[in-house]
Amino acid sequence: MQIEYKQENTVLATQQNIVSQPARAAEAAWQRSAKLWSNLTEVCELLRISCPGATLDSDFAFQHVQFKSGQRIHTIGQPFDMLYIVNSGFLKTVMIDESGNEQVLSFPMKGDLFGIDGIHSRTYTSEAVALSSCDIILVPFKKFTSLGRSHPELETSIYSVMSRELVREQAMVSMLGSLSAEARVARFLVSLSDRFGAMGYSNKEFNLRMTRHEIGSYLGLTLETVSRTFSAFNEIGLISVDQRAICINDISALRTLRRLPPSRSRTKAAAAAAANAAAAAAPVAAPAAGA
Amino acid sequence: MQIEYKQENTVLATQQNIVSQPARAAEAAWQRSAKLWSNLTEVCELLRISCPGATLDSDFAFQHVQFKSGQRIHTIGQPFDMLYIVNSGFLKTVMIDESGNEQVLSFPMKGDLFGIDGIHSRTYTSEAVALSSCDIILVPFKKFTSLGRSHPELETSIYSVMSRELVREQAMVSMLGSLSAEARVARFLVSLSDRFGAMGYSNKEFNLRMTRHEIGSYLGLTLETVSRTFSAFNEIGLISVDQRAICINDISALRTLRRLPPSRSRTKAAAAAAANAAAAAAPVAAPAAGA
DNA sequence: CGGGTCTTTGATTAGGTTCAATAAGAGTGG
DNA sequence: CCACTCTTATTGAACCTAATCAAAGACCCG
Repeated sequence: MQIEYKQENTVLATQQNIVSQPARAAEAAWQRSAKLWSNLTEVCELLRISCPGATLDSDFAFQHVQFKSGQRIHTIGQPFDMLYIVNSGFLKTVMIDESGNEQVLSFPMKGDLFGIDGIHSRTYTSEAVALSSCDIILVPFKKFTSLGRSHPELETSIYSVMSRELVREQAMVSMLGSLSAEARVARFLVSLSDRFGAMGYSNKEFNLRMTRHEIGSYLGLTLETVSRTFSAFNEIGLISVDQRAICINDISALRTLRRLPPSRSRTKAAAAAAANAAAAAAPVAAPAAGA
Repeated sequence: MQIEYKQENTVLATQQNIVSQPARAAEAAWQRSAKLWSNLTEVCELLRISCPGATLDSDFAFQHVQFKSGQRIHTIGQPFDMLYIVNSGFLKTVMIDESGNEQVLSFPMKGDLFGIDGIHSRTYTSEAVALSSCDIILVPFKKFTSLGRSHPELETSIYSVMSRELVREQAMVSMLGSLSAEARVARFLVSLSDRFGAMGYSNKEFNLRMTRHEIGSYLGLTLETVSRTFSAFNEIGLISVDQRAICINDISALRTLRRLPPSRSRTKAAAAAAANAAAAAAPVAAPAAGA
């Protein structure tokens, strides 16, 4: 699969000179078949950053590459030269710690940028693995920063995106440092819900693309704890869960959850919650708990 | 103290036009009294990044500001416009989580850059507090990036430093997600040792500048656990600890420590370690445990 | 259909937190 | 300079959360 990547990469290298001028011609093809190239405007939209007004003079085309589930986009130690943007699909990024265990760092999806960790050491310190079929946009870092030099607004955005990622990691540290297992799992579900919602999908029902083990690694928990916590949330009606299928019933409770009531009182609590939802006169967000 | 900062900041605003040209004049003063300004070359050296060869055309001066222990360099929510570099002294950066608890994110010291988290939201998401008297270099972000535009090597370094910080946070996440309390404390000590060593101080004996509570917050542990772990390390001879004074006796053991032997066997282990250190024919680093 | 991976659930254990009490410093003001 | 207070650090005991070990069921894919 690494070979496949290199082949695609080679395609970029050979075609980019040809395509960068007659990008308009390629554009027509995009509409019909699989989209193989994006311009700077599309890249900026995807990243949700302000886009340089004058795109005309920089019709550089960013190549798309398709990956199948299980394939690696980049590996640890591989020389850095690209950033990557998810156009569609789901991935995980992982580090390998000194004892050989893999630690999940993020679950990139549409609009997310990854590969930033490679800038400093000129070598990726993490690897990115497709969890589904993915359409990934290749962003040659040198080219990106040179575009930034001619488009100050883009430059600002690049710094901004990197800062955003840093803040994300800090929030992660804070969560791992202070929240209970239940709170972590709850936040994780809320975060997924928000992201799916932002992508235009349902923020109430979705399928997990990752295993319990991967979720556990991401949250600093064991897979059993993740599974048990899902079951507990299900039991008290916060969510409905069946294997990978999740339905969020009470997102506001998940948002603020810090600790679950002791299991003795759970049936009581569940009953109360159900009553709450049914009799609901006031509450804004309290859909019934039925799956 | 916030007022004091503002005053200093105003000094920068009014004097920078004057000083940017006759920097040579100011240079003389540096040598004698407290250093109040640094040029780009010094900033780059401090950050351990490659420095643009041609510094001549950019004799912009970066102002220094002094802070006393307990003072805040920036606060959460304050509008972002500066990055900060530690020239001397020790600090902590903290986030406040939703329940109002403070989470320590880092302990910046000489050569460290902080404030990056403010770039994205144009507002700092963390606050930086001096743990000792500090000499801090103000780096106006706009000025810094514009210097980056004319010095490509600097631009690369800015991206590099931001990437380095991201990798640091990822390593932190990995640590919090997978290591035991003892291993975390051990790594923390090793990290301090390495940093003190890199600064030219002893990497064996040093004083902690932060409380057990702050260490615990940083490592995702309670202050009691930190204290107990220090005591345990002391007991088996890995370190000698007396309040804030630390002496590292076996750094290689600390580097690789994953879990301590059960306390029953500790006296035995300590004896063995002592014997090891005393009889040591082979071991490279195993100084006696006397404090 | 069978082998493999993933998930659920139970029983037990252990690591770390919590609560509490004491001690040691650091700073302040008489 | 000493007494007093406040913060910080140490240590113990009980409790509890989440990990570990184990087994069985669900799902997927060849």
